[in-house]
Amino acid sequence: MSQTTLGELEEIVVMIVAILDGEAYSVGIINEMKERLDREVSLGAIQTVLKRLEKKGLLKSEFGRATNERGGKRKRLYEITAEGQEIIDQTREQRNALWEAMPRLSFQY
Amino acid sequence: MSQTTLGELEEIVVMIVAILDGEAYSVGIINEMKERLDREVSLGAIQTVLKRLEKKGLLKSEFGRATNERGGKRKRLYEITAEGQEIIDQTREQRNALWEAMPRLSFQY
DNA sequence: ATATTTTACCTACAATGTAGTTTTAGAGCA
DNA sequence: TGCTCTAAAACTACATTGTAGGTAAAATAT
Repeated sequence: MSQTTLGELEEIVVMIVAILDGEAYSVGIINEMKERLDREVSLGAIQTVLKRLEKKGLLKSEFGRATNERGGKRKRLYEITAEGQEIIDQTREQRNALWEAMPRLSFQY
Repeated sequence: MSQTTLGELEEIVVMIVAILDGEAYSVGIINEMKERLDREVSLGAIQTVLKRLEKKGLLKSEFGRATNERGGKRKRLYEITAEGQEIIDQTREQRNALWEAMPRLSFQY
């Protein structure tokens, strides 16, 4: 890959991580996607994507402190990197440019 | 797949086809992507995506008339379907909502 | 200690992204 | 008309990304 290209789920996950702003971890991301996009994804799916995005340098992670809830492992908290932010911005510009250029069919559906 | 989810290249190709407005065919799409996105893709790659999008019902195609250029096969011309348009619109809305929700880091790069 | 909860980690497979090669169809011309 | 040249379709194969299910680990409560 000359220039990092982002899959569609990857792109969404990067954005959700940014939105969660320091509180992003697997289960929370799943909930947020359900809330905002009404889209359900499995835990394994999300975790795989998170790992890949970290490897690409678009996210970084660290373990959070133990919570005061019932139980469970410590959360691995993710946040967006400068590079991640950059790519999201770039992508947005390109996509907007294409949308603008599309002839709008007013009579559709 | 319960709800048709679109890959990132697939999404771009659907939009480019819409932009080309009746004149879309493999080589033309490659050129347009180079122009608008400065992104280079091979002929085979584009043709595969076009086939898949037609199978999904987001594009439809037919052979164009023979041109008056030097030689070559007739072009297979693609255009967007109502369903394709619908999905692009939906995607745009969702993406915009996420972008709006992202905290903007003004000091980035 | 042990049961219970929560989430990380691992593995495998399906869908999408990509390029290279081969085939087909049309145009020009000897 | 048969040959050459050109352009694009069609085919094939593999890399990357999307997805889910299962297993193991850490934390709390009893």
